[in-house]
Amino acid sequence: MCYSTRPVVPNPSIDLAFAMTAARSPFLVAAEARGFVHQCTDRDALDARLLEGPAVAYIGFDCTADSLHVGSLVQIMLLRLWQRTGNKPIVLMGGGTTKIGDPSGKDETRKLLTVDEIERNKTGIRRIFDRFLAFGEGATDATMPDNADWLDGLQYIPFLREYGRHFSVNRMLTFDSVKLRLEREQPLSFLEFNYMVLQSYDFLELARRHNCIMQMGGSDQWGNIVSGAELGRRIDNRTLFGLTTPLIGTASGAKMGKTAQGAVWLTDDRLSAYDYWQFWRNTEDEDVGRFLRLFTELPLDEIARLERLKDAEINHAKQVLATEATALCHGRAAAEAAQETARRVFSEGATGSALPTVSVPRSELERGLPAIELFVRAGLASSNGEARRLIRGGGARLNDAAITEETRSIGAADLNADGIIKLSAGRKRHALVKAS
RNA sequence: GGAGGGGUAGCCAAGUGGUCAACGGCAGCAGACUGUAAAUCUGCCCUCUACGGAGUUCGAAGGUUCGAAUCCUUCCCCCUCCA
Repeated sequence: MCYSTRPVVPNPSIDLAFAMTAARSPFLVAAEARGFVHQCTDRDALDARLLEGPAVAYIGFDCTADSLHVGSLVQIMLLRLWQRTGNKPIVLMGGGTTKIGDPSGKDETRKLLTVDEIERNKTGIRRIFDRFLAFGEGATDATMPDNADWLDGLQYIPFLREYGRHFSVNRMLTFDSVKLRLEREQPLSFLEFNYMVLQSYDFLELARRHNCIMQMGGSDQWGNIVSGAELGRRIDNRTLFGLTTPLIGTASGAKMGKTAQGAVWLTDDRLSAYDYWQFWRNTEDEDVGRFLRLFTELPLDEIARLERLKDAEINHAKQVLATEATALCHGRAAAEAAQETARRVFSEGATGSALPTVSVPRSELERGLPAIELFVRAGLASSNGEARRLIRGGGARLNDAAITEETRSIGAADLNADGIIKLSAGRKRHALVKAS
């Protein structure tokens, strides 16, 4: 499962030689052309199977938070593509496996979540998928089962006897998720060691229950996916496929999905649509084409055209990327509002309605309050000290004029014609203050 | 159970009685340059501050000392090897 959502770095050493025969099934054609495919088990057989008719595939997500961030977006877009090309996607909630914690990509054991927390997280994650997939009972409608349904009731001894014997510890020790921990001398508990066993079992269970033929996920999940496919073959003599997406990082090698405030979340209670738009707007030049293919649904020839833009021109492509990506996640209206706000803020130096706004009681404003405090309240600084340093460094501005004095007080006199005060931290982060 | 090694700020990591709020690197923030990009350079990067300082930090709790991240005691946790 791609339960792990850590930021990742591209690995140029793995070059996919998919040059052999062109895929024919709509899903594989699109997935390969758009850069979703990193590795695939028996790709030609999969292609043939997809040509026969709709198929079922799944990706698993851990419920470790009540939202997901861009680290999971490739997987989400892949499921969406799967559905759009006439197949049935399963979003497997790891309600059961979350009680274990995926060791992949982590040095430390994840803290165990309570059952209540897991339930809350599931609801939050469902909200995201509702935007990207069509759920229902139809042949290609998405469903969202929870592996707690079958994992919770497992009996230890019967499970070991029936399934445990198909797993070789020797082999498990060679998997990256395990190997890394061991090499770095980081603890790996038996509990976590079992994660891949359960994930493999999930695959088998979904194959039996929903005739699921493929599991997809991030490339760090390859080992887990393959071992699930193998389990299906050994026990049920089923042909199961696996497909992984490449690790998505920025061209300059940085991990993706971090901004000033932390992770780039997909829900607007954690990250506003405007900030989400900004995240995409600030994509590196070299990433524009790749991101357009992965994170928007524009036709490939149009992307090719946008990608060819050079120098300042490429900013147009970045705007398209930002608006399209935001539209998928937050709706077209919010995306366009974000774009309009950005245009006004950056091109005209004006304000825009999508900027974060704080209101301050009029009486307090009449009295005047320290600029430092206002920056903290507006969320532009996390402590007084940080606000102070911002001013010292020359990065704090009040209505577009640099604040030079740390002791500067802000009051009603600073309200502009519209009754608003605009605060800025650096060139990009802005907030509005209104009297209430 | 035995022997050895280790737990330092978001991460990695130096420090092993005072000059330590703690070298260095990464990540992050701001400034310059630009194109709201990257790269580069500069500053910041525990909290508070009337900028003179003050307060809390180095797994936890005690203790020694004028003074401890550094020494002692107990406890917790991790790693390696042995049984």
